Amino acid sequence: MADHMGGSGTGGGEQLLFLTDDQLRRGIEAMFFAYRGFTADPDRILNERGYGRAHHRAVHFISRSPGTTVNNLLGILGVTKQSLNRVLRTLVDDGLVESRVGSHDRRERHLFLTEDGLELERHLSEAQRGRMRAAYREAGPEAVAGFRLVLEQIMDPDLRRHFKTLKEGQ
Amino acid sequence: MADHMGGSGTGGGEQLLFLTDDQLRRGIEAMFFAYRGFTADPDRILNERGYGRAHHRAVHFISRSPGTTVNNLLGILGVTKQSLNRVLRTLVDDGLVESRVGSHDRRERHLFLTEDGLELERHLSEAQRGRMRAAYREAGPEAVAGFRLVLEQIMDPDLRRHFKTLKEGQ
DNA sequence: CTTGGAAAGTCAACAAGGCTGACATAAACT
DNA sequence: AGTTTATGTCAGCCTTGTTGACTTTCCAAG
Repeated sequence: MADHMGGSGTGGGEQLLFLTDDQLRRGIEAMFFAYRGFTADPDRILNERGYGRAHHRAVHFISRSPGTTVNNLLGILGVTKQSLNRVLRTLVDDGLVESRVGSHDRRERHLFLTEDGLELERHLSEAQRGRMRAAYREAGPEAVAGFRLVLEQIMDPDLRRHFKTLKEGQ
Repeated sequence: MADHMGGSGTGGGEQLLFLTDDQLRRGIEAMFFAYRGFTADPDRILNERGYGRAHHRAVHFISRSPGTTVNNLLGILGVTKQSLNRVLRTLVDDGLVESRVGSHDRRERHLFLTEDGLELERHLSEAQRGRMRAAYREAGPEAVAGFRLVLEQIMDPDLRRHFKTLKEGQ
């Protein structure tokens, strides 16, 4: 099924797709169930250490962009500073994150993972990558390309900007 | 890129994939950002009416399987009966869901959407389908097939069972 | 017919993690 | 000097998850 003309080019605009509500509904349910699996392994690890998903997100993006500022993180995570601050405070108090006053602009705080923070990040991301790796292997390389392409289209434009910045940038 | 041997067959086992941690990390971030977009439109609608995602999930799966029991819903949603019950109670009180005592087994409650419930469900799912449809169109049919394939592999086995039951069943 | 247990509902208490609003401080900008 | 920006913090609220305890209903097996 679904072998009309191919054309897997990235920039391609509309193609002749007949998408029934039922097909779309299956995609929606797939997203729902898959996201549960996607977060299941990290959730277990976090739970053991008394953290939640919010801590994972902070740790992930600090690891991804060491020295990032609070404001930048707020843009990526899309939460209020109060929410983020509560999470960051516990991470700093627990010695997983270091917050350094900016040298250029001393209002800013630059965030870094400590050794312990890096250890947790490795643990979490290894678990999550393990599942993704297994899924990718089962599905095959073409499926993976499609997977990423569709996900990118589902994003809100400003989040896609963040995503692409992370993708390309350093 | 990624054009070794193709072989997009569904049951295929391992293929020669070289997956760097960086490629996997991008997939993980794609899931994170995409899920935000995925829920953004329904969240807006729910917010206007004073409901949350938990209500959406209940309404969705009741709509999907009218007459389903509370226990079945618990298995699908993976929450405690107390959590689900709180949500169901407000939906019943607000006249969006009808809870009928089972005729065969009168301990069970069978759940149905009322006219108002159907109206909300249509509103929510039309918004969500709209985004999925647009994403599918942009990404193309092959990408969509890959998208669904990878998502299915990310699921936990028991959730995959639920997913497939919903996919095929009635 | 009695009793064990499953299904469902309810109450209470708690925690995580969102939110808003108000306010403080320091630093940078104009 | 005055304004804006970046951050932090306090207080309070909401949703949605949790556990634990208890009741009611009612099927089904002894």
